[in-house]
Amino acid sequence: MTVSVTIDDVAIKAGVSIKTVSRVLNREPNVSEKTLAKVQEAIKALNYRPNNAARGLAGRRSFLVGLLYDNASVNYLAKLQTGVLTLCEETGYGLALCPATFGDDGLIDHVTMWLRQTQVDGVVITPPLSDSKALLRAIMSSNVPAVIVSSKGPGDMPAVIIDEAKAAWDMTQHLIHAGHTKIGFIKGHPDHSSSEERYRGFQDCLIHNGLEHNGEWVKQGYFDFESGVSAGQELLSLNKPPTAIFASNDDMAAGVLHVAHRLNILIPETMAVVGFDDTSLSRQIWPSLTTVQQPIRLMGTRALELLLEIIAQKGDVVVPSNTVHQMDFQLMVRESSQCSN
Amino acid sequence: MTVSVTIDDVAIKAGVSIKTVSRVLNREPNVSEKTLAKVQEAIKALNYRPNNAARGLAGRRSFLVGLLYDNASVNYLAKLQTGVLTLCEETGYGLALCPATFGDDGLIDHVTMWLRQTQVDGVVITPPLSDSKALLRAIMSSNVPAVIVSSKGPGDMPAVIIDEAKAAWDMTQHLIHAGHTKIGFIKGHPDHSSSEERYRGFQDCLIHNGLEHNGEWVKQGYFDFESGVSAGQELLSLNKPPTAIFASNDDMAAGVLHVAHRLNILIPETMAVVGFDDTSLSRQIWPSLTTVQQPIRLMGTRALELLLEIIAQKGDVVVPSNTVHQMDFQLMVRESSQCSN
DNA sequence: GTGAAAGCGCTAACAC
DNA sequence: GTGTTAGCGCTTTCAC
Repeated sequence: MTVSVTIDDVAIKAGVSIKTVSRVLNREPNVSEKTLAKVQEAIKALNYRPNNAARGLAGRRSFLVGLLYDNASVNYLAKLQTGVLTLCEETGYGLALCPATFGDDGLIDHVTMWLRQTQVDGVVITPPLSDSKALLRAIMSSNVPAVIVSSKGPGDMPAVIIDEAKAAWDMTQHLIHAGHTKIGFIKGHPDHSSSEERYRGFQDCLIHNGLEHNGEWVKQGYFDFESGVSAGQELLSLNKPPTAIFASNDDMAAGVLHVAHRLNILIPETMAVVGFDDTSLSRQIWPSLTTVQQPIRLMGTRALELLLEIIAQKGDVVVPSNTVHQMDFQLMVRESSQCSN
Repeated sequence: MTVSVTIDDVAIKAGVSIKTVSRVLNREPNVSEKTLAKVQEAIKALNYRPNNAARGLAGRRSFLVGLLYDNASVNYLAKLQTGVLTLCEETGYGLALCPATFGDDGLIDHVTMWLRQTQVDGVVITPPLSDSKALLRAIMSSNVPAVIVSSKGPGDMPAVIIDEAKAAWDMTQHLIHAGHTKIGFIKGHPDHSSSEERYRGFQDCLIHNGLEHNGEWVKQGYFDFESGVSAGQELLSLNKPPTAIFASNDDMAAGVLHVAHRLNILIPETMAVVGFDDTSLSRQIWPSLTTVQQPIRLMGTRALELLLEIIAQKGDVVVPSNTVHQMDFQLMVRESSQCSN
């Protein structure tokens, strides 16, 4: 690396002390308009970038935020990561990735070590990791600020979510409007709290509409394609199969479509299939899938925004951190649920 | 952050100077077996982790490697990223992500600024960014070690690749073995060097087998689903359509399947369709897709391995850097190309 | 083979 | 409002 511009160079050029430059860098108060301008000019003229290592060492912070995730859904994660990175770039924070495995025995040790190793200033936690109370407790007691995405957690950390139950309700209502009365449901992974939420919304809507709630039509899935195939097979081989299937995510819905094709069942003419997540898959399979769109990218950005606020406050006042930020979802109606009348 | 163990604590515990601890940390020579053991013991006993910020500041390195990418293919990137992270974890390096846009005017400035800002010790460059000679030149002149993945680049940087032409050849041969003589081809994005490579392999194989090379059967695509749909539509509406279509990647192959379904063309009975990449999509669409599997994860790990070697050598000897590391691919034969006899 | 001293580039605490 | 002085926890240089 070439010898680079330091804070001293800027201070000399601007005719002030390095402390004043530091104040400008950190947007601290107590800098007059005039000196502020002088310093900013010098920074620009020299094309100065502060050295993060030095800043971190002196200020005991790393300018790094972490993203904790379980490699479950690639599409979900890619969008979230993009959203987080957008703000990272603006704020000059770096993003440190921490892949982990939900069921793992060593999960907590792994994450704790990682927190110490990377010295991140805060973390964004994604499901299903956010559903491990033990993990959340460990993170809280390690005193690292954290924000949860797509899950409410135990309620003592800020979270960015959509109303999953409401989304599932709306989707169910969509199917009922289309004339369906016999609706099957494939649940998500039991470890994810959103699985319950989605199921609850579905159930409540059935009850609200006075529809039969047939236990045979509800199958356990695990959010992956294969479990969608299995559940689909079971549902389609029933004596009295449903005329519509609501899978708790797109991957499982794709599994149902796969089975339907193999059995020569026409979608949507003979049976409607809908999913949840609006992954790219939902547009690329045939027929294209009716699904629920979450603003995942935005949720990532919003989560980091909250996290940075907490980090900034840290040390100052008490942090009011158990707030839940709810974002809007959108029903994407496509071919797989077109009205069959 | 709680007050943590420093190198001084370790030195005291082990009864040596901090310099000796430092030597152990950096695997420097000139440490006797005995002191080495003592120090390692102290490190373990105190559960000591060196502070990266301090290491970076003193040693003018960041312990960060960068991943430059264009957000094109999510599946590809996720695998590569995982592969890179695997080694990151082992070596204690952090991964810094740099999303960029290939066609962008500001690309070079963006990346150059990012390199200065993050102060990464090296970068892994993925396609299509690796196909921009101007960008590679800028990176080289900024003196940051770099390794290219999935593209040979201009030849003056080390690269990790598969033999794409050979893979395309093998795939074409597979179709010919299955009895096809009229084979359509959908090219990849013209900016990606692998597009040419794959096309070349296809062409060469046709010639080798003395088959007709019909220009009508070759369409330009852009590696995305939509371009696969367009190209598929054109190919299927020809008076004399091909009996097999080789799409340069899975997303485009999915587009062809989509069109075929809409036109009630049976796959593979009436027409075979094959792709390239072995994305999860290839297993989830119907029928499942014959495709080429690259060891993307491994390629990521290997790329970082090479990069770290260069970083370690840096400053020492001259770096022999224009080496090409070729990995194995694998033909994944699935339903979409099953022999129709 | 090992250690002492200096300093990497910045921020914290305090003085003015 | 602004500057001065100490470090942050390491690696470097050079002495032994």
